[in-house]
Amino acid sequence: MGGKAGAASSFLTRTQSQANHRVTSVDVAAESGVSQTTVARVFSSPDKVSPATRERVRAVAERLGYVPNAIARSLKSQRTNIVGAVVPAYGEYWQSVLAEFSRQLAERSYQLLVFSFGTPRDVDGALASVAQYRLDGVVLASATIGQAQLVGMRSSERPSVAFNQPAAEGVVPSVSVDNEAGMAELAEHLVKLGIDTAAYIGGVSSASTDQVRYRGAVQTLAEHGVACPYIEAGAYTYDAGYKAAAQLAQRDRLPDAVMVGSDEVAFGVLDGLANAGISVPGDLLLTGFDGLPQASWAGYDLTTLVQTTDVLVARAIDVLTGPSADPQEKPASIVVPGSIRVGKTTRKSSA
Amino acid sequence: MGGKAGAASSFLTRTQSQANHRVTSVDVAAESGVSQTTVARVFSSPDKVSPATRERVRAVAERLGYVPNAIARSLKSQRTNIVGAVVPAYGEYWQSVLAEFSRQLAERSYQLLVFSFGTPRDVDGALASVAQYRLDGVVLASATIGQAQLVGMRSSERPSVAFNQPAAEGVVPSVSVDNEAGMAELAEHLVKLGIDTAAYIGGVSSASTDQVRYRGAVQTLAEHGVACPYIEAGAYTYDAGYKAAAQLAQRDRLPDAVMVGSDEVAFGVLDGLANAGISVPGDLLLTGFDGLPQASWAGYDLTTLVQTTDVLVARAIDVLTGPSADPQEKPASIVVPGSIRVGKTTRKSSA
DNA sequence: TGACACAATGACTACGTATTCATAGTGTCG
DNA sequence: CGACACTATGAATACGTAGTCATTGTGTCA
Repeated sequence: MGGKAGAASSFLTRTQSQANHRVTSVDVAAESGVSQTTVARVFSSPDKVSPATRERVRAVAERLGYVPNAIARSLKSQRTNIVGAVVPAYGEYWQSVLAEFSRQLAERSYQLLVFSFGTPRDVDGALASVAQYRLDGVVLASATIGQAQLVGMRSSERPSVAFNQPAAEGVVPSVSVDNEAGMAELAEHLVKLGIDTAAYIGGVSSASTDQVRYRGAVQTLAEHGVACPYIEAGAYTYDAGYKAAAQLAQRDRLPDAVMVGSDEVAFGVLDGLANAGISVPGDLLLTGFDGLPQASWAGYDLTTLVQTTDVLVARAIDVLTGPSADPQEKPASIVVPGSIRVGKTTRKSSA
Repeated sequence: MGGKAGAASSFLTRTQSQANHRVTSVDVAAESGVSQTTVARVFSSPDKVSPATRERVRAVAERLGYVPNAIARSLKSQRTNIVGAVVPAYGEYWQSVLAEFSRQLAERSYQLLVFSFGTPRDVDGALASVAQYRLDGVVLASATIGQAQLVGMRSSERPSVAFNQPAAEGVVPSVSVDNEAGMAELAEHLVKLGIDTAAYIGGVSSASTDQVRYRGAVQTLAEHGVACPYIEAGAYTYDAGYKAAAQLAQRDRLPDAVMVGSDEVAFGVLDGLANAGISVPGDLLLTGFDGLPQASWAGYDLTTLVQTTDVLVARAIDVLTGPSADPQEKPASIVVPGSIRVGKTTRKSSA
């Protein structure tokens, strides 16, 4: 006692300051007359410290305003308690996915570190950035992450999971909704309603989700003799949908049904059609995909395929936190079924 | 050469593995025949290293699959390059704010660490958690963070900013839209349309944003002799709005206008009214607040006060990254004006 | 009573980097 | 040519914690 640490801690005691300066476990140790090791134990494995010491150290820590430093802990323990997510910066769907991850991770006392990217070009930067933090897991959420980039992630030793990214299946552990079956189910639904012609409006044709969803639609419809040309909106946005609808409206002959690859685009299509004087479901039927909250709002009441996002996210977290699979083995591809929601956009006026 | 590090690095060389095991700057140093200091410089201040050495080290680093460890960097440099955000886990508005933060922070090469909480009770846990990471800044986003908790943040040495939280003004640096003036502007708009009676539907009456917004409405309306009782929806959700509308519809006499404290609730009110056979703007006028993207979607086309979220977020980031103010001084309270958006919900059928 | 299991604690070190401070080399100027 | 400024580099150390190992004390059992 009386050494350097002792002097510093007595100063802190005098001022009663909360965060006077960097208060470390060493300061607390000196002040409470125990070793730094014991202080560390009080906060990481309290049951290994006698109740008396534990309470005394806790009291001193509170008085000095000591807060354990997670950075140092992470460095030493090689665990960050943080999961990273590489996601597009725009889009209702991704926002809702992010929110769900944030909620579920918080429940398991993990934190979420967001690496968002504006354009597909920025993905590399985000991935480089993500590699620097030694995260406990990484979620790759976006259909625009390239194959090569995925391969790079596989070799990384930190667990990662591709979220709703069909192109990643077999390359990286992945969790997706059953895109193809879901769209097929919507197509069946339309066929039963007796459509003869259809069209599909996708967001970006190079996105793997788009391709798989379109396949689900076109195959099922073909089985019933219904053609279904592909129209590219150009982006996964309301505006893109609105414009696509305007173009569609100028055609000589409207299809009986329009299947849209995502809800957000579908909302735009719906409003764009209305603006062009085309009534849904009167003049044509419309379906979406994703099951955004707004789809069930009475104003839109869209027929769509509802992704059980909570389940998808839970599975993804399982993959990240579960035992890391044998690196030799083929990575797991988990596919979760969606459920169809029938709204007024495919309900003939009679109903 | 030939030492322990040398042996390890030659092993790595042989296998050409990307992430064989923890490759550190020491390994790279040994392999390229320079000191660890130089390797560190190559990645943090490249201009202090001669071009020849720089390239050689870079080449070796790439071959060994070296990636700088951000955790260690943070520990040493006392900077994390991460901004934390304490936000509610639910709500369209907060999701959009979070997305905007994520975008703008990414532009400045910061990362966003999300601490979301489900109920106000969980705020303490989130704040405790946030304190452990020595973040470069913290955004406190939610009207339900208590005064005591805010005071605790002020004493912390890390810069923090309260986002859209009138109760925090003067206690913690804060950035808000001009809630009162915005709602007043909406009220003026309604008065000009000639309303005689009104009602206000808030989310949660204890939220400071709600109180300030209501004040803006009630004062302005009172000046023109229009009464405006407060109705509490109970939550900032679509469903809460829908139910509030149902109750409102059962009244003997409807008000000429309903002002809603947030867009998400307003959408619910709109649909709830429609469901009860009340037409907007035919039977009554309706306004929202926030300016969510959906407000400008043709399906709703809501009159609302648009928060310039991008500006608000930019100001908040300025506060965090700017020079830390004198702790003695009163913390800055930045107020950003919003702009009114007139939609069909206050447009008399003639227009 | 001695041997032994076990609980409580402390000294020491490693995690991987950035930041001093010191040193060797290189060119410039009077 | 000696003094000086400047660049390029390295040795040593600190950031704050957790894990390993060793040490002490206490109770139990033969």
